[in-house]
Amino acid sequence: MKPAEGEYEPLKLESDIEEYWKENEIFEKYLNKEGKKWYWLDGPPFTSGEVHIGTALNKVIKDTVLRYMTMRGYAPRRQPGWDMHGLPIEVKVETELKIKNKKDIENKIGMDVFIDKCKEFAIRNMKIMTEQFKNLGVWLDWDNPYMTINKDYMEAEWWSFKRAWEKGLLAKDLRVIHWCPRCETALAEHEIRGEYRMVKDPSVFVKFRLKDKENEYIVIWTTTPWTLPANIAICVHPDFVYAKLKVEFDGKEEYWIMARDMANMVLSSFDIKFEIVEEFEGKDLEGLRYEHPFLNEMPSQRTFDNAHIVILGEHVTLEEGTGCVHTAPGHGEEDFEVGKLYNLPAYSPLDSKGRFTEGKWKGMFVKDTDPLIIEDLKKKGLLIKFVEIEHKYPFCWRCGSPLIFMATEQWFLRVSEIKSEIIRENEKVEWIPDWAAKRYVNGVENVGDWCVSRQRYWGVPLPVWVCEKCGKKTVIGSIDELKEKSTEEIEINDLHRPSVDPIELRCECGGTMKRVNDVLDVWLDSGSAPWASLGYPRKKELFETLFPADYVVEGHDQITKWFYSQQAASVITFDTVPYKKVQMHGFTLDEKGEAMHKSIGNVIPPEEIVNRYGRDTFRFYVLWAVAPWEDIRVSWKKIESVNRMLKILWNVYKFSTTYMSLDNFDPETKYEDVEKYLRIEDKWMLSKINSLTKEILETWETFYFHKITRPLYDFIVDDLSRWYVKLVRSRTWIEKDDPDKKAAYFVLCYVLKRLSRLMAPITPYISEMIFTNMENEESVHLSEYPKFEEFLIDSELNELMEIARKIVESAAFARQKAGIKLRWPVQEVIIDSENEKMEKVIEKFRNILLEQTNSKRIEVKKMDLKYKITPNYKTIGPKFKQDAERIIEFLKKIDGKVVYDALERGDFRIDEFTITKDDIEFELLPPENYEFVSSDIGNIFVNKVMSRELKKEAYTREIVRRIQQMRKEMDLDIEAYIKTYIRCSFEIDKEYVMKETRSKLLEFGEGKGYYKKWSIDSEDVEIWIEL
RNA sequence: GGGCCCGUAGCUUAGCUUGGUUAGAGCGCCUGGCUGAUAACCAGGAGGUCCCGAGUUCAAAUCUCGACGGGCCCA
Repeated sequence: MKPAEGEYEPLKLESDIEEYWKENEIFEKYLNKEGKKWYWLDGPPFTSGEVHIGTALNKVIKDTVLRYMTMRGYAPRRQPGWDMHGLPIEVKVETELKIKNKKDIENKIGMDVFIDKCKEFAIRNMKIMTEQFKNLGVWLDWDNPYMTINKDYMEAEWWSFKRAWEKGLLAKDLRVIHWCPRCETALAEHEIRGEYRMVKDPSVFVKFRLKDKENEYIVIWTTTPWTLPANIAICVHPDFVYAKLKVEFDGKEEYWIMARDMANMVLSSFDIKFEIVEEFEGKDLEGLRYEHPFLNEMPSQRTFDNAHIVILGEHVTLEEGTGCVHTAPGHGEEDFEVGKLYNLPAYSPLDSKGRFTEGKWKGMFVKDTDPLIIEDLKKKGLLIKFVEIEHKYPFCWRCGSPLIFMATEQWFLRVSEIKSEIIRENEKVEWIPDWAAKRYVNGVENVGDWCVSRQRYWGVPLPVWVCEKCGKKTVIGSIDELKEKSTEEIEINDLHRPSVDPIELRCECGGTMKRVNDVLDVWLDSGSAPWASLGYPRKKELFETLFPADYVVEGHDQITKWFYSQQAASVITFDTVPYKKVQMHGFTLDEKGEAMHKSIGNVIPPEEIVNRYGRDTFRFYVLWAVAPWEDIRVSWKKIESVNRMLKILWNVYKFSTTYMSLDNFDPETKYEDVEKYLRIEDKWMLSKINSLTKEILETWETFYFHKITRPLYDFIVDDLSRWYVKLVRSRTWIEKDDPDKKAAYFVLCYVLKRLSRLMAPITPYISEMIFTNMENEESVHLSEYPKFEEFLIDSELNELMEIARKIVESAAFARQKAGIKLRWPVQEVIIDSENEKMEKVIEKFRNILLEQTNSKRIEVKKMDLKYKITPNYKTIGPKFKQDAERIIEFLKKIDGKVVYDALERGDFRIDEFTITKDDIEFELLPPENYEFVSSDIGNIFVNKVMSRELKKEAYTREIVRRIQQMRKEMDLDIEAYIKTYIRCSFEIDKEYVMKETRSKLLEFGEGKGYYKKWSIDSEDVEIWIEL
């Protein structure tokens, strides 16, 4: 065992340990360690090229769990995963290639070049991120990750997709989705999130003339006038109250229908006078027909049979508008849904660039037609009001164009059909914390069908081929199947576009089948990970032994994302859930609780924390700051306090190893060797560390990491450093081979060894340092997680020590009140306590208490307190008037305790006068010569009398302290001997001073050497120190 | 609009499952003390509407209901 040197320098320590691991191939041994099977599945991070603090937290949790499981005798699967497809990479590559629209990819660059670039980019980012994770001490099998862009992986996804087809769960359907007219693709929900901006848009109120009524109109409102040409219906809420209004408009009298409550709000603000002539419920309006305003401009509108009617819908609100909602099923989600119920056409006369394909505005971009349409409405006399409003509108996060809602044909997994199966299967899953399950089920209940097609390039090609002649569809589930059905001999090295695009299949009808151009949603990539990462179905073995995963852990936003996409894909494919235990973790926010954004400038990169405080601090911090599922507000102060805790651990370690090496202590020393020399505090420490071990072992079962790190923190700082080391310090100074000292060494060694194992999964570096120095094994990460030793746990002892510590605290307070510093010994400390354990505490801890309170005697006994009465003139005066003076006089004379006891029981009577608690304030006074404090364990008294002997001792210690201070200032070796000269006016214990300060000579009078003048108790003291 | 989580000192938080002492820490501030492992530490002080309002109960930070504020997810 070597003595630890220097201060805690995490970066140096960590690089030394890295070096040690490399030299001894510890990481390789760790990966290859045998053990029970345990399947952890990595939620694949997207290869953005940057590990931010949240991703770092995520991997630290995983690494900690895996290290723990390894120490518990498992050989967990440690495969990292990477999510490498998707639009964000396409965008980055587009920027790199300086291309501006989708057509350029095919026309200017060439799809094959584009795809190569995407692949290159994703792999480059993966490598960067791998290094960043390694730098956090994350030990995963980095050389063998699963990648969603690998051929086998993509093939597995095809296979799953085919399962959906076989089960009849795949459908092509018309849906309204967010569409970017510039990128010419559908955007997924999660791509829209957070991409709303405030914009100015027209807000128009329009009246539609009711059919068969000369002078009646229904009033609608919209902020997208360009959707009016595609209007098909008007929707009202069945239960709201609507009204027919008589209005004067443009000098004419006419009748309008709208929600009653909105009439007031809206029309009044437009200064339109009206009068309610009739009221009815929304449901009474169903089926009313109106005349579409643009029948001439949009010829198709004349061809619809089932259109231009009033329908009912629950989604109608009275927050804005008129309560009569303009409905264009081709351009609004709710419109589409409600339109389906009424079998309305999803009329959407736009091309992929957002231009009208027919009618008066043919070829124009829709947003540009807004003013023209408003102008036309005005001409027709149908425009009631046009203003501009500011509202939120979604934009394309890639190119910044406003998005439009558009009905398009997309491919869907019909998840709504298997919802109940998913929810039923989910019963098998253990959610941590358990409320996450509720949230999950709620999410599933509300989920719609899963749109899996994207009109893009960088993704798994949709394996659907359609016959050009008969329209028959087929889904390909493997490369072999594709080869077999292909019209030509083909070689397949890659499944990406464009290589699969030209492959044609022969249809039963004799026609040619061509692939649908789309790619799959990336959520299906990661959703297939539970089996695709194992190489299934191409390779069977791993899957058969491991599936389903034992454990997955991700941020709580994944409840309705990855946790869901896996379950949905797995239930489709295997009719069962893909994992057994699933845990959430929180987000990392800034100090104010706001999400970190580059634009706000509040981002804290994990390297910044690591470079300042080291990996161990970072890891411990994120597992300690909050419960795992709660968001962490990253706080430098908190990080510093974790760093300080590790520094304290280091100092205990340094202190221990310094003295142990000096004395050649054998770290292999057994409990039996020292058993009979163990002091009570040693037994207490052994009891505490074993209690801690027990607690931690139980907590690991729950994966509540904060309930592991917090007790560790408190133990190190409070029990070990502040108390135990303080108690044993004097024993390490004994300068001989003493069994008492050896016992203390044993305990320190035992505790440090134990801590190194307990903490190894969390702080792998400092743990390894301590472990390899004190244990005769190669690495803590190849060792076993400790078990607790029941016979060393003594919970009564733990409890008694708590009381003893409280006595020391209270005595310190009493001293402070008495103005006696701790360096000055006191005659006695007396405890007046009802606590039945007190006698036992004194008996067991007498020496500790004497030493820590610096007193000559300690005992438990009854002490009388004086109750000093202070009459409250403010209440007594008005109450007793002319008698008040007399009562106060009386109260001053009487024994306070009598009054106090009486008031405790009720009121206190003096003749005919009744004194209440309000009338008197008590002050508790100790007996003469004592100071005292009151605490929850009783009253603690300190004797204030300073005898000549005590004074001598006090001055002696004052002198020793000064000499020690001077030694330190001279930067002397701890072992160095000195000559000391003192000039002072008081008596001191010469022998004691010499012994404590390693003075081989002590003379009184003027001397030479390092000189300092001190003031002790207002007396001048001069000290010289010479080597 | 729906589901879930959170709300305790200036800040960060424990306690809430299972109601019961004077709501406990850390950071920061102030006063005093201690120190040859420790740029560490100890004692004290100041600082609390346990977000608000009802209810249950002998008793509510804790359980129930309802508001309010924040977050996440879904519409």
